[in-house]
Amino acid sequence: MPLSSGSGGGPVAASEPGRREASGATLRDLAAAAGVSVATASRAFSRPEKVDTSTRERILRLAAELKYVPNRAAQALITGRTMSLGLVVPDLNNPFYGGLIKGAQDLARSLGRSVLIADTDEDPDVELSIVEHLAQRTDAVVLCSSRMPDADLERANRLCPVVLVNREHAGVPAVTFDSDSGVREAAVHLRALGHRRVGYVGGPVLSFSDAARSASLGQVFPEHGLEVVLLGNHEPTFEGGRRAADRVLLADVTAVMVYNDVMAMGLVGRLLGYGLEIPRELSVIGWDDIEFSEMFTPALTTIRVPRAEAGRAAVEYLESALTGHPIAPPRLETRLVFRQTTARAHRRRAE
Amino acid sequence: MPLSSGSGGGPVAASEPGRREASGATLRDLAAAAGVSVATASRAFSRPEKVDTSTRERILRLAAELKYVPNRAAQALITGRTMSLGLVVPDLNNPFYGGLIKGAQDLARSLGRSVLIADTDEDPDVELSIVEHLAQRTDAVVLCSSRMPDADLERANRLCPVVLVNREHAGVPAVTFDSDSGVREAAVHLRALGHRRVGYVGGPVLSFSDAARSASLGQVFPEHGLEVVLLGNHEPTFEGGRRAADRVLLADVTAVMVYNDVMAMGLVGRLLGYGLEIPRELSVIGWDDIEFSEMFTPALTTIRVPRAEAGRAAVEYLESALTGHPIAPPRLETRLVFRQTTARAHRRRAE
DNA sequence: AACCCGGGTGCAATCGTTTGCAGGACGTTC
DNA sequence: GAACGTCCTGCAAACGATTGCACCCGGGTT
Repeated sequence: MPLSSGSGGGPVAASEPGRREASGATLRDLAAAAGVSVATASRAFSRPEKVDTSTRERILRLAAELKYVPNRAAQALITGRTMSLGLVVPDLNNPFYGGLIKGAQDLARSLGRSVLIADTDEDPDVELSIVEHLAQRTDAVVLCSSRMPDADLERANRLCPVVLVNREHAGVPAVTFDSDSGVREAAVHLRALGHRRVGYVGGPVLSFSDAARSASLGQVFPEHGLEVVLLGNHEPTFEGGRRAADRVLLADVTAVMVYNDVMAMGLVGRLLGYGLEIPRELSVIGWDDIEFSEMFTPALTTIRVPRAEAGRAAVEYLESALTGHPIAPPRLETRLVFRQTTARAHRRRAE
Repeated sequence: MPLSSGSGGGPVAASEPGRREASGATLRDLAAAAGVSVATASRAFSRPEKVDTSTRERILRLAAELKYVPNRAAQALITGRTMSLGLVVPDLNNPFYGGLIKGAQDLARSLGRSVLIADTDEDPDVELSIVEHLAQRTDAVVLCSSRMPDADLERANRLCPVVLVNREHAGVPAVTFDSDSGVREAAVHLRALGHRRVGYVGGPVLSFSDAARSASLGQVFPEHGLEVVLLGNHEPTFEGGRRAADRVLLADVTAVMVYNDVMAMGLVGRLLGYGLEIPRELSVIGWDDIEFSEMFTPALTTIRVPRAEAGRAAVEYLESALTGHPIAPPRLETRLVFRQTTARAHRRRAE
């Protein structure tokens, strides 16, 4: 039975009756039980070296007995740190972010931090208000694939420590993906298979990733003797991929790179429906390597971007920044994952 | 420039220099600016009707001007409520939970609450410790597809208000899925297509869902003149589905129900590889209706379980419980979604 | 004219920690 | 033997809100 208030004589509030067992012993109870002051009890946890070994052990033992757990709100109030991090993603339904969150959450947990998630529903206009909300209850936030206008981004960055993932902006730390590494592997692969002209089925016009990916393609492919032909911008969805099918058919290419895996699946599905043979008549390379890419038939050749790794790196950076010794957030390599949608280049039978 | 401390004479701590703009004006600053006491300033927000209209308006205007935002930790400390909710899922990579979280998050946000996510990595043993962690920083938690032992569950339930999703236990409120409704539709569908014997490719032995689903099948199918033959328990993964393929081939059935969509895809993929024609030679019905089911080729006929709805319902219940007027958590209907893996029953060509 | 009622306001205690400062006990050093 | 560290410990002041209680002041009742 946890004491409600130690020894002192002050006016004691009647202890609430129906409370859950959670709100149990306080530091004061613990201190009283151990016969020390709250200060000492507190230090037994936060500055163990400053309290005598035997006293400390007694306190710790009693703490376990009384099931003492520190009150987070009180700690937060005085220290100004909540020990939680915010994480903003465009769409929780998108498996890409699931992996990212998982990575972030993993590391955060082992650092004693919790992660607050927020979903913007793909709406750039609510992002800032979400960050404002988060800034009140977390120490720092990671912004994934943010589409905030630059001005908002700067404002967010002033609100609380922030790290970007998959987006860049001068003056704001960012974990980024190095498209070039994966694209280079794709180039070698495609070239080895005899392809010369390859299409790019782009994503949303304003998307940072699309810009990065198409830029990388435009730069690296030619260096490998590959000509790239742009096949428009499309919605980054399954349906978007399907709708790109006709455009792809019309283009005189033997292979296509696609903005992301989901689109690639839509595209391949529709093309298969047309009676095209894939990969014999057309090689397709997706992007992201989401879980389902290998469950798809034919399994998707794709460029893997290490999302769990990115989540981890983001909180790692934040942690370092919070403790005053910021490390540089990494630029993560991407890699080609070879599966079943790429093969030797062939002329298509008919146009 | 926000005042650092109002008028009074007490010893004033030097204001920290390098703070972010976030930690701005306090209630005291606001009160001073408005020429009222902190009590009144506080009430202008929490009990607007108790303060004179003109005073209130002045305070609110000033609050906006000074960019006053209440300190969450201080509120939490005194009120005992954190205004956040915990949400525990087995695997963030599983798209099923993404949708669920999204639903929960949506509603929570509009109630002014944040959501803390935790991933158990499919490990039932860490669940309790995760709940303990969460109980310290949230007002209540929702447990999705929990595999905790009953004893742990009861302990969690004593720790803080809890609601289960997709799991039941006496005395613990739960949002559940009504398998029968979807299964009934499946029965009618299959029967109409001329099937008589249908297999069930089960999930993990200890899984609550598997128990519910197979029970539902065993009950409802016979009522519709359908014989169900159990085809073992399998890992709920793509690979698990693939491995079930031989067993399915051997069974003398014209249709199978599969524990979940991911497995169904594995199964179909492998069977297609064997040269089987689906759905002509075998009808397949999955479960969950995850996003990818319709992207799969052939698109999966499946039983949809409303996951966003479930997330929403869970936080709705929690909110009601927290305000002292608990509603009954709902049992949500499931529905058959017809796509391309079901067709009229045929004899298979060879055995 | 005395009384009551109630809306609007302020006082001050309180939530549970952390932490700067001061003090006591002891051992060292000159 | 006095002065001085070094350890350990306790006091008490924060942190920023909420809220029970008391108070003031005007208008309506009797």
